[in-house]
Amino acid sequence: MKAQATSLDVARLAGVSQSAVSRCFTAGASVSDAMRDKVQEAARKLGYQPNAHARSLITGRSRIIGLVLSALENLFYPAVLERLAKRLQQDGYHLLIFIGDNANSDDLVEEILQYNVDGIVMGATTLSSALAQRCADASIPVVLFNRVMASGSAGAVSSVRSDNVGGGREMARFLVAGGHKRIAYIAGREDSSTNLEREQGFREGLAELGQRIYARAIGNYDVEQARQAARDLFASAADRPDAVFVAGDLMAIVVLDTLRHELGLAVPQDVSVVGFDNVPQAAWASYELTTFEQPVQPMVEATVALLQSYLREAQTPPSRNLVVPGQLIIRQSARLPAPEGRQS
Amino acid sequence: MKAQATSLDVARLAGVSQSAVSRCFTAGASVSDAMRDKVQEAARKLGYQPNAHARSLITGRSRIIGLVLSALENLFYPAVLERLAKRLQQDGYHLLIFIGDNANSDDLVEEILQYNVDGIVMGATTLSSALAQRCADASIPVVLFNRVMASGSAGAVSSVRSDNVGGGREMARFLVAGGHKRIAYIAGREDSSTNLEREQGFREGLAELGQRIYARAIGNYDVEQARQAARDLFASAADRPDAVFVAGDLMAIVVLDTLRHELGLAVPQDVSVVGFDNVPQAAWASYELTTFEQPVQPMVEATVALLQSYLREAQTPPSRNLVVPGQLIIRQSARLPAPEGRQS
DNA sequence: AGTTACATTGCATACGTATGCAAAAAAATC
DNA sequence: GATTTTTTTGCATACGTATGCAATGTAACT
Repeated sequence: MKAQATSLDVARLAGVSQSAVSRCFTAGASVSDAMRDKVQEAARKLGYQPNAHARSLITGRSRIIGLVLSALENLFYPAVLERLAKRLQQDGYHLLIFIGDNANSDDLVEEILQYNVDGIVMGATTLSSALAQRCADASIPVVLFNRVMASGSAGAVSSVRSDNVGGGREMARFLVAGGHKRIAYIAGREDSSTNLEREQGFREGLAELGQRIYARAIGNYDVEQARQAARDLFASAADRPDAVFVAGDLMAIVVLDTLRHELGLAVPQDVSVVGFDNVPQAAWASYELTTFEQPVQPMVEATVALLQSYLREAQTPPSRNLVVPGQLIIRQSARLPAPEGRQS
Repeated sequence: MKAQATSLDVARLAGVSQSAVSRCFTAGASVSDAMRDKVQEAARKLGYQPNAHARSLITGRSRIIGLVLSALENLFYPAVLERLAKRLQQDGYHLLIFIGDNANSDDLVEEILQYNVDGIVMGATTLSSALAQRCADASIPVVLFNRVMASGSAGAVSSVRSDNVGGGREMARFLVAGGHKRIAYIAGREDSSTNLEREQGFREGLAELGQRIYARAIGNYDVEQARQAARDLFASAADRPDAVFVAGDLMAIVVLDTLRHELGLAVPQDVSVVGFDNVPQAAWASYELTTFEQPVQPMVEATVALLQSYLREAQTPPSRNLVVPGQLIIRQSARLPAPEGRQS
């Protein structure tokens, strides 16, 4: 029932000043061995832990990073969250979670500012330039995770993303090499940078090989809409696509299930399905989904490195947009290219 | 570049005292309309937001809830995290994330205490009674999510869990009613309360119907170990089980995949597979997993209600262990009971 | 109008810590 | 041993806010 002990309590018990106690808990302060022993002994007895809020008040930094997410349904984000939290924890930082609908993102930043966070990682909704400006004013570094600023980059907003364009292009080459002639695309949210970049790379890749997108539907990164997109694309048996590139793994899995179990198509014999993300479930034996990897750990490391660099420098460094390379993960959900250059 | 405005800045601009500004941002304080208008106008101009840390320092509450997780791999926890965060956000609380290996959980609580959290939700590792005592001393309410205290409940530690015993029992009845004669069990972590309770209920349910567990293996809630458990149980074709209850959906999915794709068995024709949790993936068309639901939203609501009750009362209320009812979700991964009482 | 009740405001202080500065102590140098 | 240099320690203050208390202003009532 006793209240948490303060540095003053420890100081009294150890017979030293409060500042001495403070120094014992501050890295890089000048303390003699004798003093440190005395203080640690007393602190242990009282179960003392320095109060992070008081500390934050005076140092100006909270050792808290705000993480803004929309839905965790995506299956890619739980892994990111876990890795990021664990990584930051190693450096004494912790994640404060903010769930953002697209509606409340304005209020959300106001809330975040209250906590005087040392940085913000945005894994949700595209950041409006007004909000970016707001964070820049408060000189809070912002890292967009898996998305980039629309265009008029107001504040110093950095970003980390995987090579969406390259991945889209590589996927195009892979499908064409597999002998596919009618290649469809199921889009994510039309206004998301991930979808724009993946589709752009995909189109370029197809164009280089003399093809173009044969049919297109919109899944909006949503399970139900993806299912409907699959139905729409594969409704008529006559000239249906022989391959489909889906903008995200979660949607790809739903599409695959719909093709197999609702439309009775064989994958990959009748139609090839490929995705993007390489979520853990893509490796499950029922799917064996060929996909393009977004490497979680490197992306997390890049994010932390960016944050660190901003925390170290006093004045805001220029914003940087990092692209982490990924790789094609070939499994069994798509027909493979013929070995040794023999094209079908 | 300008530093965040303080209440004093707002006070000066509005020509009022600092305390007046404070009152305008404190719910239930006595402020005239004229004053509120003046202050809000000035605050808006300066982009003022009250500093949560300074506020916490003086009120003694941080409006932060610590959430301790181990791995998010479980697929059940991402949904919990999202729902819990969103729900707390409505009441002005936020989640601070701590990732706990089993090793570092002692240090972790020390870290949590630094942030003066208003409550702790433990979704990971069983809480040692030493830690529980530590939190009780600091009068921080602890809610164990999906687990209960080992036995010697030291502090005032509450818990929220689903009806594991009832679910296990119901699953036993369902399988027996389906005409299964050789029913196996794949356990989760042997020392986890979830596994203990589910297995207990399952055993009781079987016993009531004159059966017992035909074969048993340990999956430890781990994907690879679950796969191996499936191999072990179904190695010999002669007297293999005709049904298996797996202690968690993630393991159940792996088991199902292993049976179908590695061992060439048909589910549910050759063998029935049922799980526990009702994770979103259990509904995917490739699995159609029959399982017992852990209702996320009610469990979250119960957790929040518990926390709220502790926050309201000054002295610590007695600890409570809530059990949220779930229900059997019947899909296609297990042979169904014959209709209308005709038993096979 | 006079008295009482109540709502509003400002003053002062406290929350728990870090840190600049000067004093003291210790170590190093001659 | 005396002086300089370095390390260690305590004192005082500041961070930004909430709140008890007294003072002021305003409404209510006889």
